[in-house]
Amino acid sequence: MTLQKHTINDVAKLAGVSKKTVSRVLNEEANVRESTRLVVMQAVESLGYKPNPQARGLASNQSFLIGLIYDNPNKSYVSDVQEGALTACEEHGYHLLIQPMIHDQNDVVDKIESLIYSSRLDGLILTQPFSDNKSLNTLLKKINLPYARIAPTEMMDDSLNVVCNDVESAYQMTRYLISLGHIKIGFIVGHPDHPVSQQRLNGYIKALQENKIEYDAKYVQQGFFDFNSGEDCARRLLSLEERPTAIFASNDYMAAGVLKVASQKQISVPHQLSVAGYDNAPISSYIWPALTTVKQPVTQQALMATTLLIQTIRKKMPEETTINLENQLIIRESTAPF
Amino acid sequence: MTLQKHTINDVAKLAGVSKKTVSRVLNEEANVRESTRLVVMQAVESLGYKPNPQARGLASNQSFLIGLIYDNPNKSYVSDVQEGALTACEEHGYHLLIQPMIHDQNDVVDKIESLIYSSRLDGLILTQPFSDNKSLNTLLKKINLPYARIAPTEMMDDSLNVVCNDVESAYQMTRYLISLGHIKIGFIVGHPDHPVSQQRLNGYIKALQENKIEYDAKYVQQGFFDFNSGEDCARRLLSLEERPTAIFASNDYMAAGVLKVASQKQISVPHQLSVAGYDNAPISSYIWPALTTVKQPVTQQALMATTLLIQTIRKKMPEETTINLENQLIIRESTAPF
DNA sequence: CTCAAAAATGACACCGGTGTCATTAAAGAA
DNA sequence: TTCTTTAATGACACCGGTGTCATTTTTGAG
Repeated sequence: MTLQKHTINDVAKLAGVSKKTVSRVLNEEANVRESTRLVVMQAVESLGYKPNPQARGLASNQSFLIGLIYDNPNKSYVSDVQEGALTACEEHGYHLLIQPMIHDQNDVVDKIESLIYSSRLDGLILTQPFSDNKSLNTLLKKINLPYARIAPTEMMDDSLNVVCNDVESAYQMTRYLISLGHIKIGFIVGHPDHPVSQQRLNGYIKALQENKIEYDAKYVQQGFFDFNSGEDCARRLLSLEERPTAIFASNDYMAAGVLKVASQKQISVPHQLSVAGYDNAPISSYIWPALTTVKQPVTQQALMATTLLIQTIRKKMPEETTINLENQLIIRESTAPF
Repeated sequence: MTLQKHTINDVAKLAGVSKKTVSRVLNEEANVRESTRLVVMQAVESLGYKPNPQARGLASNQSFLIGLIYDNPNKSYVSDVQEGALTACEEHGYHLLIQPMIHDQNDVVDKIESLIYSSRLDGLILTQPFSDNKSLNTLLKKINLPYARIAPTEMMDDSLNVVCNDVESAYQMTRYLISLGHIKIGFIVGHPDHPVSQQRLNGYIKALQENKIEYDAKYVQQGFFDFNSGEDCARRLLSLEERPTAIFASNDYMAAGVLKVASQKQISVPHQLSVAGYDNAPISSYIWPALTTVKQPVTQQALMATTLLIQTIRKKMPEETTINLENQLIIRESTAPF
């Protein structure tokens, strides 16, 4: 039984060096002779020694804790972000503290500040809509806490960002629908509090303009990223006299709502109506017909963001402070030529 | 700016007491005069003092960290568990360390042990299939680490459990289908590594027996809790000469697969085929027709488990060590009389 | 071979709390 | 009132590492 009763002193004694030297080896500090490094490592190994993170933290004024802030009803998105962040944390010996929040609660910033202090976080990862939260950004800068933002829309050059070009992807999806022969293309906007909603809309508009299709407000409905709002919007769109031949929803849940309404109205997808979503959520392949959608490398984004953050915490300034990862169009069965 | 430059000494000085007394107040220890308690609290308040968790942990040999172990492809389940556990942790000043694992990797137990020591966890929450992992349970007992198990099937009386009677719920669902007039009822078993799979199957069998319906092996297919396996099983079931008039899948993903196959085969649900799922996953209401399913109070279960665990850690032994929460049948549009 | 510069190591205080035990103040019994 | 018991508080070592700086060892130039 290798019970963890061992302290750094035990290791030092066994290796025949001072505990400070053991500390040096474990923290990969410079100026340690290779031979002593080996002796120490062996002692560590044979005792099964694990440093006490509390003691380490206290002495070095760190917590090795990184906070992940989110407010997203899309559980699969959250799960993917967690996965990426966890992977990066594990690799560098950090731990992840997940912190769901309500973004439109009026004291969010205070709550986050309180969390930072009470847990002594070393850094923070922000997802939308927090990435674009002005007062939060201001606070973090003021207290000088390193942080990384995922999918921010407003840039700030001295901060760490992992961006994904939603305008571009929405543009490409719309262009794809146009290339299939669609002209009357409905669009369901995402939640107004989420900056990406505007971006996706912009991509849609850009594609229309480029193809000389007039923007028609009645084809654009305001949704809220959830299934029900998708249904509502679809009902409105599909009751129009000149109903659209394609509907592009700003996420997959809403697109699923469209499919349901189409089915109820006996409108066959994709023959009479093409439907496209966004996010490549699990549901997109679990419904029938499977959804054409946009896949974001969410896990990879979170991984990069966390890695950047940890590098910064360790004062090894990363070369790039802004990383751009490409999205991918996934064509499935819900879209067809008109 | 209430920067956290304050230590317990500052508070003690301001309140005119020793730091030990401040510590007593903050930890709600007995034998503190009410008047001094107030003075101290006020000093804490006015300085915006937050105790340093690292120092606290080092001195008291605690981490205030609870680990949550899971391996579940069902992201919404994981998310619900996290939510419940987080709520309980927050309430009691603990933090949650999430730890996804691969349950059939051969060194899981070692990995978990390593996690426990390197993070100095105060306790562990186990979900399936870890709740029933024999060697893990043995390890935890040996090293005397408090832990709580969610949905265990094998009982161990000196451990903390939050059980949910899957046999009962599967029984009720099957009985419900029988009450609708179905006799040829297909069943899709869950992943063989998950103990609940057997339980749900047992519930199905129990209902058949009780209603004098002969168990027919060809109506029972082995799935793996994922969408694709649901499709596969459905294809097999629906190609039988005497095809079932109802299919009960052990979770909603597989049930969704059944719906897809039914749609492909032009079998109308629920008129020609009733379909039931299990879990009340988000997908169950996002597909058409919406799934009849079993709702487990997952968030509540995790909350209770975590609360029990924290009470135990704090040596306030909970009165009940095993909690039983009722499931709920949710009837939607995918089931109808035959 | 000598000596200055650089590299490797060690001694020790310190991080900010809590545990233990001694001490003092309040309460109750005689 | 005095003495005993109990409640309230404080002094101080200690938890297990790291930072700083002093000391020793090694390296390399002259």
